[in-house]
Amino acid sequence: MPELPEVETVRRGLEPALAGKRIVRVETRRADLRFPWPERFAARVEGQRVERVWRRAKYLIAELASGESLIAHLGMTGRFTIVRDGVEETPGAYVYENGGDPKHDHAVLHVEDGTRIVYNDPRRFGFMDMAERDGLEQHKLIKAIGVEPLGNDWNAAYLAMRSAGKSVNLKALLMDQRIVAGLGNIYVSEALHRAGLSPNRKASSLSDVKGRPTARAERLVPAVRQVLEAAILAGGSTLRDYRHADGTMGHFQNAMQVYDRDGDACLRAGCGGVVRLVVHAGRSSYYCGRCQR
DNA sequence: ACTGTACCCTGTAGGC
DNA sequence: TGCCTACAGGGTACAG
Repeated sequence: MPELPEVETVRRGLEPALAGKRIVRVETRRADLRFPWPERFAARVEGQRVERVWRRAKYLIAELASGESLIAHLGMTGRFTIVRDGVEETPGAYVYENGGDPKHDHAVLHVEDGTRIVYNDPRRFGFMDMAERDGLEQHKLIKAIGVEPLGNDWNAAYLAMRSAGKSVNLKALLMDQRIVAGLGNIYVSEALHRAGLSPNRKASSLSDVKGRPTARAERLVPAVRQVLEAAILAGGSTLRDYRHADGTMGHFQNAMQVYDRDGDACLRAGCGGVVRLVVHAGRSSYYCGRCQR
């Protein structure tokens, strides 16, 4: 579910609910998510004040006063929801006015002001870990991740350097978190459409024989940034499970140009092409065969 | 080193 | 209605 715009939107929702506040109690309602909970998880979080909530790639990171950080990945269906209502019928199981989904409420962070941060994840591809803040960039989950696409390190020279000589296609290149952080299946398709590049094109065509960026690389870099910025402004894309931390939906799905539109007309002005579906590595890619080359 | 596939898990949509 | 299959926004472990 969540790619960079969704995770960033969740972060922006969680920050005011957590920053400067103390987590007084941690409940875990099963033994694991994708991985077991961090060792002594509750003891390391309970009583800690949250100093800030930030994001690296698709990871949410809450810095605690202890010097440790709580790292969370939402996988495909993970949700953090700020809950102020609800009745606790049995320990850790809440019934909400809207019905809720207690079956998949796997962890609850109780904040000192009485709010609860509920982690819900039906497929349990998400996970959490704890790490020392000072060594975070060397943490096993973080250290190999590529540049943030909204920062200055994401530029045509970098893209040319990292794609030179690679035979993988552009879909796989942009999906690779070691190259650029935070893109997933939706936004790769959207960025390639915006750049006018086929997902089937070889990554090596982003640089010339001297390793300098081609015009394609110069188009792709801002296309990625613009798609992500527009999606953040829209609060992400809600196709199925994804919600903001306050439970509301994103609406970038209404602005998508190609994703899940196979067989429909290309929306680029004057193009007249038809959106196609191709499967790369078991994941669907959508592109216009006319304006993406 | 690189590349592609299978798999983790649950829910849901669509075909029959 | 029910059963079955395929697929879903992610990442990793392997095989070749």
